[in-house]
Amino acid sequence: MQIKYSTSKENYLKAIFHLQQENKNVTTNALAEALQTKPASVTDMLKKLKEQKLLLYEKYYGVKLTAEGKKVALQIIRKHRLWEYFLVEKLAFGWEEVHEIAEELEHIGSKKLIDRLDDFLGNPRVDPHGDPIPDSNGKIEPFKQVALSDYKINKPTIVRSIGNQSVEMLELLKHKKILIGSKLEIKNKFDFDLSLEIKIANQSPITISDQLAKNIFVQND
Amino acid sequence: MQIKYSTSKENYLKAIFHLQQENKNVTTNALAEALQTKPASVTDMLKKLKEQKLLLYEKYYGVKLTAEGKKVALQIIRKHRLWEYFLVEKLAFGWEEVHEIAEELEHIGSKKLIDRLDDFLGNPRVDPHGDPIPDSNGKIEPFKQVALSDYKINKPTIVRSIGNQSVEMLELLKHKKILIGSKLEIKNKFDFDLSLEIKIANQSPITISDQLAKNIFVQND
DNA sequence: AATAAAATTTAGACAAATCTAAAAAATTAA
DNA sequence: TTAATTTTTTAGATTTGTCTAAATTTTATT
Ligand SMILES: [Mn+2]
Ligand SMILES: [Mn+2]
Ligand SMILES: [Mn+2]
Ligand SMILES: [Mn+2]
Repeated sequence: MQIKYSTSKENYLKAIFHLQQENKNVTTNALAEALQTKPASVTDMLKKLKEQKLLLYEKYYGVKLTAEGKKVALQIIRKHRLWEYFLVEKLAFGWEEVHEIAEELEHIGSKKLIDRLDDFLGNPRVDPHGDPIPDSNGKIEPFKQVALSDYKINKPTIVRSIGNQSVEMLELLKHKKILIGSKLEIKNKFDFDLSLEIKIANQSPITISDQLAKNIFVQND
Repeated sequence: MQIKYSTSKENYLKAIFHLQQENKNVTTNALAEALQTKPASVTDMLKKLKEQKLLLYEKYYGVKLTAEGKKVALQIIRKHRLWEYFLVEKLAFGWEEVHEIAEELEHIGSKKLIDRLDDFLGNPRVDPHGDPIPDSNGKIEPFKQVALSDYKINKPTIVRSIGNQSVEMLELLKHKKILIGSKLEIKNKFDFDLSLEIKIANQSPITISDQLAKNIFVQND
């Protein structure tokens, strides 16, 4: 409990956690890509993390977080998302600006700090991109969402989160006034390019590409 | 402008700045003591900082910050004190708890973050310990203060800052209800042990040791 | 001024995290 | 099921920041 790991190790655990969530066997190359480093460096670090029992690792086979490794990852993610919320809600940053700063803030150690921050912010459940914020014990409430590209037509729903969270994507959505919480409805699906005509509450209809629609997740209950 | 220095280098610059302020020639041993490291490590780092033109250093002689070195130090101090203010005023931490956390937060890079934080906090001029907060350009307003032990008798004044800021000291002051901004007056000076009898507004008179009085700084206009 | 003591620097080593180039293993394709 | 390709690991370096022990320089004392 509450051992301090290096920033680098925390980043590895977080990246492994995210890759595990999305799918599949977490490969050395995928980690190198995610962490902007070289495969050889990943192998080195995996050995160290295995040594510390933060993950299971057999060479040439994949890697899997232990309960402890998962716990650490979730604490980092909690911190990341709470700081993002703080930056947007209290310091008026745009949602496309906060990820980079949160990448630094998430490594600040104090547990008391983050719990106080959580209270100060009113215990938000999701971050500015709609991603769930783990509670103090690392628990996340799962929710039912679906990509807008897979959603039914003429059935109002609400934007819940964003897939690709690149700065470019977030700026585009800001421009199109598609925000977390926006109420919208698909009016038309065009088979030629799979583009969608959507209507956001109180706005005129707009067209969005399939690529965009695949990265907008909406409520599906 | 805005090159990123390592946490370690930032800490060296800050420590050198503080020692320079207090007095004298900044020695290798003094730095080792301040940074909780060994003199040999200090020498190593001084060479690197000289290389980067952050300070002037001739071996066996002292060390002195360049304008650039001073600028970096002041930015770190600005961040440290703004974060301390945030922790006390927004997250309800005690003034004895915040230094340690601010030691980490002060190394977060974003300039925009700190300027936004400054505005969010209402551009405070002093931190929770009464120390002045440099502005965005690194300027500090100097002010006229004197140790309570050197202050005149029967002349009301106001507590402005604290010298020794150890956790023990801050806890003692909290216990005695001596805070930044407290209005008080020396009622008696006892020659035997140089202890003082003081009266804080709306409280009964209390006695404080000379050691304590030397570390309480009051307005002197 | 010579000697002793203290402060500072150098030499050599180490841990953490990274890299490049080469070797080994696994996967895919012929 | 070989051969080619891709993935992963190993070997050996490098950088940053630190350390201990020994050498050097400065400062203080006789
Ligand atoms: Mn983020
Ligand atoms: Mn986010
Ligand atoms: Mn402090
Ligand atoms: Mn302070």
